[in-house]
Amino acid sequence: MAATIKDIARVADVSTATVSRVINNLGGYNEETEKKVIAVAKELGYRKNENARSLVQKSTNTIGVIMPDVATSFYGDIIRGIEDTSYTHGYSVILTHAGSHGSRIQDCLKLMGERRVDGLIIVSIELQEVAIDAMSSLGIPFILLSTKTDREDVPYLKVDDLRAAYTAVKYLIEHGHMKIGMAGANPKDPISGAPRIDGYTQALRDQGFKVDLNLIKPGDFSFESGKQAMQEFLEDEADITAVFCASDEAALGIISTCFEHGIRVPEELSVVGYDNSKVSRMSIPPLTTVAQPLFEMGREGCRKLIDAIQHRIQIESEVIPHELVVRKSVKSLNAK
Amino acid sequence: MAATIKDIARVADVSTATVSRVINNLGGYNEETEKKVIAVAKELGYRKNENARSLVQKSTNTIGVIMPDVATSFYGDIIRGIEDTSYTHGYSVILTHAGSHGSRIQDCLKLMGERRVDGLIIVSIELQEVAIDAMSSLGIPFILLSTKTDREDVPYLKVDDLRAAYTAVKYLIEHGHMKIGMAGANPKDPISGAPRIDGYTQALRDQGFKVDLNLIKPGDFSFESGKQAMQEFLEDEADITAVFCASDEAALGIISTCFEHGIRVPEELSVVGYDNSKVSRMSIPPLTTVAQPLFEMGREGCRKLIDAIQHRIQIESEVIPHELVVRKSVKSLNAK
DNA sequence: TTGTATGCGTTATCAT
DNA sequence: ATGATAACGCATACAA
Repeated sequence: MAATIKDIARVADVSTATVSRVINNLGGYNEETEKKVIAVAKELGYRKNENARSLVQKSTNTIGVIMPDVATSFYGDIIRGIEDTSYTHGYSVILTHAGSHGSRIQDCLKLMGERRVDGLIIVSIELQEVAIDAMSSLGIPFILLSTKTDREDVPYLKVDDLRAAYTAVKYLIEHGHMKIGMAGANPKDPISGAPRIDGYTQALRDQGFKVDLNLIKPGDFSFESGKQAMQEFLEDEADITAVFCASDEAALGIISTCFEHGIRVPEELSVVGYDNSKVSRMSIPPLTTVAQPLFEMGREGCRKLIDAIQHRIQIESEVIPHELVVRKSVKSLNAK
Repeated sequence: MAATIKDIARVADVSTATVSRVINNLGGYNEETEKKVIAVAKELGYRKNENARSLVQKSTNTIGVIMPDVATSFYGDIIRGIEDTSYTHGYSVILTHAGSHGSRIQDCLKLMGERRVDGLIIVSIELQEVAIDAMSSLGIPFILLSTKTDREDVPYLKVDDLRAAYTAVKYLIEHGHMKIGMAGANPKDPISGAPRIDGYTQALRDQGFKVDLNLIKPGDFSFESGKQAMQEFLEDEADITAVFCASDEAALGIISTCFEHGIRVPEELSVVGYDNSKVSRMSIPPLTTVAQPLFEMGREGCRKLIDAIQHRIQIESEVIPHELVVRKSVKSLNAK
């Protein structure tokens, strides 16, 4: 159906080799033939076939992205960064969802292998040993975004969740808070749960406070788990003045429950979130929160990957800086 | 590097044809050879090359998705639906961003053409005539999601924004509201701006109310435009009792400004949003809003597309039902 | 049941 | 400057 270089060659009365040269402007032909070929190509509505090209060049100019299939703006921002740099470097992105807990990861890797992607980006998925092996066996560069593994040979790009949590809690302490709760983190999540809890406890200890385990309400980062946590604080009659949350959504859950009980934020309770998601700007009050540079992470991760693809170099893992975005959900208890 | 069917054929001492048959289990070989081939394939770590296959079969089992590059959960939900059905039907998705206003659409189409995708999904982009022509000239099925064009030959899947807005405003009227404002819609947006404004005005007129143009505050669907709108209502000293917003974010903007001015929602002002985005559950109070079934839209649109690809049938446009999700941001003014 | 041979659309090597 | 031709990895029509 679609025109091929053979068709062009026939009509323009040149060889396919020449057509190919012109189309990829490799030089080595006179202006006349160039014009003729280009004209014929346009006339026939020629579109080059990337797949055929891939076959002979043994590279697809394609990168694969595997992420959990939860639809938050979190992933939207990262993928925007990825797609952006892919595009400017002439790469296409193939996207697959690996299930909310990465259950379909093996299928995804198989697919990416069969599609012969030139490189692979894994976002926010906790990788098992078998998955890492499967990934390595593809023989292509890869990088993890916003997740990591124990293995040295798996490069990643992420913020230091422990430090980030530490920063947030330290901020609360510096503003005079002494009884601080923690909500929304799943302690069994070794990537973004446990480290944030550790950051919380370390910050407290470093400032000379004791850690009260009853003040740590585990959860799954959701709005509901935030609501639940606040309920429990209320039932415990915990006399906390602040809560550090492992996600913005959990923080909104805290605020929501406070609202229902007539507890004012931040006058009676200060709240710090995590993610700097879109909602954090829109909440009442606007949320002070830990920001990860998601778009930049996608962009930088993709840039590193493409660099590795093109220059066959090893990707270095990198811990990227977080930031505390101060809005209006924390009250200072310090005397002036 | 990677093993090919030739390698398998050599090692297993059969022809490449037989290997191909076994791998695609086409039958017509005895159990023994089958076992041998499979064993050798596994031994060599064979992965089939989809690109080579595409070349001879003239189909890539790939669908292209083009969307604006704004990162909201809106797009996340749709793409989740798309990826989900693609996956179960054995298709991969190639994703590109066309710029926030679809400025890069031509590039995207070219890319999709060169990748020889089997079908195309355009999400939320207002298509110009040239783009439609370019798309048509690819000679593959396509469908628009959450957008449409005037042309009969371009199938789409979307909710009827006018009816949806109508429903929302009618709901307010039924709850006794007589002075109702409108905020956040861009009247120059023929897809989701103007129709929502029209739905608002029609609902008012049908219930015998006059339309006061001063009560329509245009915007760009953003949080900020919602805040801005509420500021203006305040400055106008408009004695409205309710506001219909063209987006949830705009609705949150309204609520936010109300909060700053000590106006209680819904006691003093009722608010209805549009999108049923994640924030609508988490706002204070939880937002009554118009829901589009995004995940289902993605799923259904993709299903239709694959159907069209496989059976060479024409895709029928479809208006999908919206729904009013009632939460707690509207107060009834009716006497009991 | 199995093998041979050809072609898919392109690039690349080697001539000319 | 240009052309023949052989790959690339696979599927398939035809033959055996």
